[in-house]
Amino acid sequence: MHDVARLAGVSAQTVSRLIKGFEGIRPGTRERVEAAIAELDYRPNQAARLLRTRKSKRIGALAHEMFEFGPARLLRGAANEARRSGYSVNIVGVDGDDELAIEEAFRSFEEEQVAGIIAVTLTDSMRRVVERRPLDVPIIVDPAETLGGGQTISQTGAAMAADHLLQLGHRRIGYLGGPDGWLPSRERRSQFLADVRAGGGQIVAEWSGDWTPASGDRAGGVFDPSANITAVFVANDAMAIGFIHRLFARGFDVPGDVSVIGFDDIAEAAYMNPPLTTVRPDFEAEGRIAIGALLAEIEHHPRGDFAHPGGELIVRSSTASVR
Amino acid sequence: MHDVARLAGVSAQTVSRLIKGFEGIRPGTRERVEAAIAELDYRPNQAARLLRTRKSKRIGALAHEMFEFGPARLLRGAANEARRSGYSVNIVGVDGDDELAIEEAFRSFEEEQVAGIIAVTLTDSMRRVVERRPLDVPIIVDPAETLGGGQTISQTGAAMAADHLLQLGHRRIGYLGGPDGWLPSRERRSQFLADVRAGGGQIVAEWSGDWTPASGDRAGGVFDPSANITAVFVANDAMAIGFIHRLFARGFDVPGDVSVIGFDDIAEAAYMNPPLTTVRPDFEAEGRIAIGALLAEIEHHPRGDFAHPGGELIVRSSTASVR
DNA sequence: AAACTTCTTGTCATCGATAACATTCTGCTC
DNA sequence: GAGCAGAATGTTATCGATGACAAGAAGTTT
Repeated sequence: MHDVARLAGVSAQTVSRLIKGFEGIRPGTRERVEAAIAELDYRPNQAARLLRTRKSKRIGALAHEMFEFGPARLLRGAANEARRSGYSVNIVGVDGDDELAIEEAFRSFEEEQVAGIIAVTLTDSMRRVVERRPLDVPIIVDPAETLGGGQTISQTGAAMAADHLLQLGHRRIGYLGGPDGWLPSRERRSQFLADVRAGGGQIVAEWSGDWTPASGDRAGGVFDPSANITAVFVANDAMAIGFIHRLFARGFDVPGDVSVIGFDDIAEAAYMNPPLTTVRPDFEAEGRIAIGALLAEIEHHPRGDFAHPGGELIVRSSTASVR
Repeated sequence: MHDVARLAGVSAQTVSRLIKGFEGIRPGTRERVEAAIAELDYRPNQAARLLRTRKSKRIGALAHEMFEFGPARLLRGAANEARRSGYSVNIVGVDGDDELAIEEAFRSFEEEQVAGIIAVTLTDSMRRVVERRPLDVPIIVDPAETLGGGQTISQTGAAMAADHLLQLGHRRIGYLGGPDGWLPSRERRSQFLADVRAGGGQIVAEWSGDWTPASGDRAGGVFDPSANITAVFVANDAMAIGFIHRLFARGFDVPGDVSVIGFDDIAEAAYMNPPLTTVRPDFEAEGRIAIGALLAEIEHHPRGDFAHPGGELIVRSSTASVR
């Protein structure tokens, strides 16, 4: 910075002011300084700035299972949104229920003096670890909480699934969910169950898996035909794929004997046999919204409108009207 | 730090020395300082340290399509390995051929004064952008380059696929690859082609897609039965799924009419119909190895052994002996 | 016990930016 | 053109760690 100042014939302070966008600089001076900056390809030293101001433009993202379908997209949306506002996002992935890794992540966020933290906490246990941590920066523990009381994408999506099955005339319906300890899993379940009942249907069977196709396959193994289930909502496409696979192996037809609707719309869904009817939630939007809320808090400006991430029902061939 | 020093009755320098692991500190002093650190829950200020030393413990990872199957696992392996050595990894995702985003990523790495950079450059165009950038920190442009002349996972995997098909008696073989501009795509192709030929087979047809199931489906549409192809190696499972889907739609049987082997072993592969024979490459190991090489360069200690990431052939039911 | 080596600890300046305060310069009024 | 408000710029001290050097303490040798 001093080199720039010397070259432009001004003091370092003037350079500093220009950099952070101070208005009151005479045009002539401004030009000289800008020329000097360009000339020397000067780049401010973040460390020095951080040391002095204690304000960074970095956000820490604690991401549970960051490479899973939903979280990955949410993170992408979040990172892009943050970047648009001049913040960078430091993603720390945590797999499984590794409390130590979480503690470590927070420690590193603290040391890096992030301006805020977004924790993509999918499970209760993880959420507990995060919540009992005293912190001096804004934090968003669950992106869904930033929706201002609106519906989460899990809820909107589950509602779409329920509506779709009811419209097709299904009344005896099953639900294959994720693990109980997972928030999205519970949200999808309660919304779906409520809507099915409100629409005059009943939940005849429930199973739960661990989001993997293998667990969907296992659920398909305990599927009981004598219960006369005509449709099943599976909480993600991966399990739906395993579920359908086992149903076929056991001689059932989808959607002939039972309709199946998934959740996520993974790229492969359209190329299953039968092509999978599913819900395509806008995870990226949820990430964007969460970061928007976090930045509002960091910069103390009021939240704008509460946007709501949407979702889309993708009707393919794994669901059909009830006979 | 000064508070700690005062509390322990020593100078700040002594505290500093203790922190960075300096040996020559009398046990009594050491104890007092450690007690003071614990007492005050003291955490060194990274910014100050970075300002003074210009050495950070952070690695920048420029990740192209970071949420794709391979890159995601590679990054996970890299991040874990880095963490084991006390480094944190700052992942910046770049999607598509966004040169601007790459430039921006490097800029931010520079500003953060990362100790090294690992660029997961999958495409040639991206690689060119990265390579023409002058840099003053160690960088690994392509993880595969750290293998010390050994085979990449793409090559080992392709070799396994070729071997498998040849062993089953196939001689008239097709190849469905990724985009030409992608390095892994070319590696898989050239290795596969070479091995097939060396084994007495011939490549009767070639198609290429963009890694998506949709593109696999399109390739399946132009599959020409008159060429008497009995087996096809598809460069990733997603395309394989689309490919098989279309073959079925056109009335061909897999593996009855044509065997198909994929690459990646995505979770869904086992639950396809038929369950997909595929190659399971160890992407995480590749990430670990790359970081190992990078750290060696950063810390100027000699590279250890060149480990080689392995792969595994997963034989399921989409391949069969030639009739 | 003096002289000397080695080990431990302390002092001071510095990294690059900025907050707070001080000063100089402009443009205006009368 | 003197006086003055307000704008533009400069000075100084500081954030928290550490490198280089200095000094004091402990141990060794003769």
